[in-house]
Amino acid sequence: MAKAASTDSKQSLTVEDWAQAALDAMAAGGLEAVAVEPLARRLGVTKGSFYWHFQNREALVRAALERWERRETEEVMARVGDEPDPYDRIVKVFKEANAGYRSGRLYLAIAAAEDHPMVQEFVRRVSERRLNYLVECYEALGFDPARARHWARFAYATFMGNLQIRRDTPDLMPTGQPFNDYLKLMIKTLIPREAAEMGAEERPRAASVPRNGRV
Amino acid sequence: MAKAASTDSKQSLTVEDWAQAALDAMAAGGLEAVAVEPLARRLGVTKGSFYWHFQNREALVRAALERWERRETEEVMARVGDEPDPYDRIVKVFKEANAGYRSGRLYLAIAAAEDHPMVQEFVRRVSERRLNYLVECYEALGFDPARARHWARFAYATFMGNLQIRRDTPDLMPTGQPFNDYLKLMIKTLIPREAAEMGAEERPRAASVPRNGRV
DNA sequence: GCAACACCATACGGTAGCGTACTGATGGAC
DNA sequence: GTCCATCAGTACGCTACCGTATGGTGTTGC
Repeated sequence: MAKAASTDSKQSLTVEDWAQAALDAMAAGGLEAVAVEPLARRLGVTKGSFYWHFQNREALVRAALERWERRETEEVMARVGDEPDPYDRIVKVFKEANAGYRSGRLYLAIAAAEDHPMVQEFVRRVSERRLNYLVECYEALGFDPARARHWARFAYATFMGNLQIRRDTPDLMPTGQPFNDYLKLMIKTLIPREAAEMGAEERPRAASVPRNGRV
Repeated sequence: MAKAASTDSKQSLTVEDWAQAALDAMAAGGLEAVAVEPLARRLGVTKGSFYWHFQNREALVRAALERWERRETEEVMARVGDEPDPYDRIVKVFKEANAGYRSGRLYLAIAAAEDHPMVQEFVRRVSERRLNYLVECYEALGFDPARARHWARFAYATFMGNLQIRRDTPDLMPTGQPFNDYLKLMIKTLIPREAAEMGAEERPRAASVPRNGRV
């Protein structure tokens, strides 16, 4: 029997196991839910185990946030980074963000702990990285830096807000075809075709890649 | 040393005083920060006072949320509802939302308590009302109901996301003239002039009111 | 002046979680 | 088999907060 079954009982917990459990708890109940004894109960052990792996609760929170940042950066970014066309990159990011609800929910839960200085640092880095990625996409579309940053922030704000709506008031978010229409509207609006909207229209739009119309 | 009440030392606390203090605590530290004993200390009294006014902590939370909903509806809505032109109404809402940071911060703090069923209910009502208000504005601009709802949700998501950005990563939000440019871009994008964008362009745009260009 | 009420203080028991000290079990090196 | 590092269990003290019981004080009606 292999040892790596996530749910199956391994005979020894690792730091990563605790960190993942902490992230799960965060997604479910915020930073306050990252409590040593409840987590130990959930993992089927006692505090004695925890305090062998970590110095204290803060160390667990740090480990969880590091795991979060690593996954957020490596997985999400790398999964969409191979798209050659910047237009399709933005579209892909947007769709990922609106489909993969789990990751967004975790972000909201973490960001809600605004007072915690360490959390604040991680959130700042992750957000900055995501926004800069979008800025680069818009610049690749031909926008000058200032306008690219405005459009990127605009788009980022929009899908953050969509996350919020979906979490707080799922009834207000459409499903099925209306949702596709909604997505299409946002994409069409947030990625204007007229590149920089001020000269620079000689640019060939970089789109030798066909734009597949599935929305 | 005075009694350190919020404004001036009254000699008797009211239910509304407690509710306001609870809202302040929420804005600062989320729902978890609404704790009886810390609040009592902050108001310069002891628990004995609290449990005379309220049955328990839940009753305080309910009172605070009721106060929040009432203010959110009556004040915010009524402050912008006298604007005759729907275009300017949306602009006004958008500017209010991006300027009045305090109210938005409170919303984010309250909405973060997604697990609490009572909070969920209040958040749902407030969000629904705000979105419906925007929907009506877009319909007044000539959009058919489906498109109006999409545009309204789009705009609502955007300024919710702007709130989130401003709270989590204030460095990513511009100030001064760049912020005005950003706001102008969003307003121009989120309130398309071509009314319903599909026929219905014979409508006179309802704008006999002059559009003041201060952005 | 004094009873009745409104409002608050004090004291208590209970629970949940943090962190520490110490003991116990288990598996691999030799 | 023995030893030692690794990992986990048990027990304890500490703090923060909830809720209750009960007594105290200022104000008001009369």
